[in-house]
Amino acid sequence: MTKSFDNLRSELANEIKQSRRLLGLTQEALALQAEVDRTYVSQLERGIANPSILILHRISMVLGMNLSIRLRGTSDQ
Amino acid sequence: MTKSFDNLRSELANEIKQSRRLLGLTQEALALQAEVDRTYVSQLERGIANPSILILHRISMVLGMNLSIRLRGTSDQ
DNA sequence: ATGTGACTTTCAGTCCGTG
DNA sequence: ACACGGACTGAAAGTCACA
Repeated sequence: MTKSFDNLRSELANEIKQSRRLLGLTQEALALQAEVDRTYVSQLERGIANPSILILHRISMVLGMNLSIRLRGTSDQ
Repeated sequence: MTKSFDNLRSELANEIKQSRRLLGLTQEALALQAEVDRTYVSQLERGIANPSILILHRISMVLGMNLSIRLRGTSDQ
């Protein structure tokens, strides 16, 4: 479990939390619409889960976002 | 399993395959270095797997890429 | 309304092989 | 060198009680 992975995971956690709050949704409301458990949303936002891309996709849909997963060259911005 | 998820998955599959080929790596060599199973790399590149972000992170590291997972507003570029 | 631990179930990911 | 399958194991995902 590298440091760069922990960074990735916590950045993702923050993105979810911020997007959710912008919509004025509770974790529970997000969980209900995304069809995941309320406590799993909590785990995601605390950065302690290792989610699959399917779960992330479902959550991003509810948040009105497109999930973008890219491999970027380290020289890129 | 929505269509937009299938698109996401196959785009990711293509990115991995192309990056790997650019480095002249076989699926097996990539699998060995990323510490994932050779048959799972095959599944990833065929877009029939639902990987966790940890696996994607490990693979992107071997490919010399940064894994970027973002929630983007649908109006964004 | 959220965090957390303990628990069960399901599927991601492995390991064996074949053409 | 890769697609594909079957059987297996550990981790992701789902459930619940409580603070």
